[in-house]
Amino acid sequence: MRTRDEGKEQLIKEHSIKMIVKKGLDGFSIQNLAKAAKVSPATIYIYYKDKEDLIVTIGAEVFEEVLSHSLKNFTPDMSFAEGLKVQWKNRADYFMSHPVKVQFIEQLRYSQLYVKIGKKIAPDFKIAMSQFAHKAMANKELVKLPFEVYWSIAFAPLYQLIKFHSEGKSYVNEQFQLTDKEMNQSLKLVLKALKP
Amino acid sequence: MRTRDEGKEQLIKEHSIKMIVKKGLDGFSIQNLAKAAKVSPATIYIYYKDKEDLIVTIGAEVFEEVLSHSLKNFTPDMSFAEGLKVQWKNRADYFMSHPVKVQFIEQLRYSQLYVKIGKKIAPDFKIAMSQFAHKAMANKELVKLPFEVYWSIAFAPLYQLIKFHSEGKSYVNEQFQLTDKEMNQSLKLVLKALKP
DNA sequence: ATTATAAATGAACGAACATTCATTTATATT
DNA sequence: AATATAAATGAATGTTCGTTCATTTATAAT
Repeated sequence: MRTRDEGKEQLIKEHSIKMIVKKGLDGFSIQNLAKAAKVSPATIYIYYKDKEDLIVTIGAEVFEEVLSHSLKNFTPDMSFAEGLKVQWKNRADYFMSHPVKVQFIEQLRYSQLYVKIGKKIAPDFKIAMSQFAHKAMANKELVKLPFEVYWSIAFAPLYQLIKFHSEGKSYVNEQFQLTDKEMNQSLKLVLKALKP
Repeated sequence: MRTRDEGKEQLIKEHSIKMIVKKGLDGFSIQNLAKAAKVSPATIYIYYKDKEDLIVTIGAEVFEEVLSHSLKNFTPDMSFAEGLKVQWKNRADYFMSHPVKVQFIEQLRYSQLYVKIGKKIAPDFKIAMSQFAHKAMANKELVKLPFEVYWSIAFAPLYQLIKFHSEGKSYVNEQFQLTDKEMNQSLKLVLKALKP
């Protein structure tokens, strides 16, 4: 039997991400993807059941990539401040080296497919995130809070900064670049908020 | 000459918002909108130049609605803590009474049309937001920060909480409801972070 | 009452869409 | 070398899309 050309699958993935970020989920078509990836439209259906399956599958993959990257050099025995810092740094590093992938998942986060993607994500990460927060609360390194409140304070600012950076500007300034300076400034404030 | 039926325009707007939230920008078509709003597809083109113009125009309108609502009972002479509290409360109130509209603009914020919508927003709000922050910094009620860092800490957590509430759950919990308790808890932490 | 004019319409347009099908191609197994 | 099989394809399928057009309808102005 003929073997799968893994290069083709890779091209399909890369161009899917690139095209969705550039044109949006509307404006993204299988026929254009086929042209860009230089394969037949029919080839795409060898690798994915249909268009939704393609987006959800690739979305979940990239999502897991971000999450696993965010736990690099992270150990459960770290102090809360250290642990949060490592996670911020990891997420920021990943964004700086893979900005298009991050824009891709941010777009999916606000799409109707997000629920289906969420169901595909391995529970390991969710458990690790949750345990880290609860341990820190038990140790009185972190104010006692519902997980959602903790998460919103701890990470939403980082993602908003990344969004400002992607757009290259904000509501009031025509130019914005996220550098270590703003990162550290923000993380310091977040820690100040969350420390008891 | 025949006069415009304002009811029709209203129906077009309402169903556009509802359909985009339900089906996404992909999955939103003029022909389905026409059916839902019980008008001819051609009628839609009397009110809007094309599909993009419809989305951008309605998007900018709803956006301004949110922004103007967020400045209710807000005066520039308020203290930073008071001012931020009023803005949080207003945004939360607006969300609780118009959840679909908020989901609509949140979706647009992460779409490719956001740049075009941003250009349609009256600059008044941007100026007011900026002045409020700068005045508070001058008065030493607020840490001196780049606007983007301030904004990310001050408001991104609120929007993330609203998102958790819309989804009805978060990464780790199967159930989540945003109530005054979580709101006040979060606002308190944000103020703690931002006060010098 | 008549006229002028813009609103409103249903049907129609070609283009683009997701997906399938009949055929060819490459390779692992025999 | 021959065979079996899944990969890969270009062309075709029927459907849905955004938009336009010829016609009718409602109303303000005459």
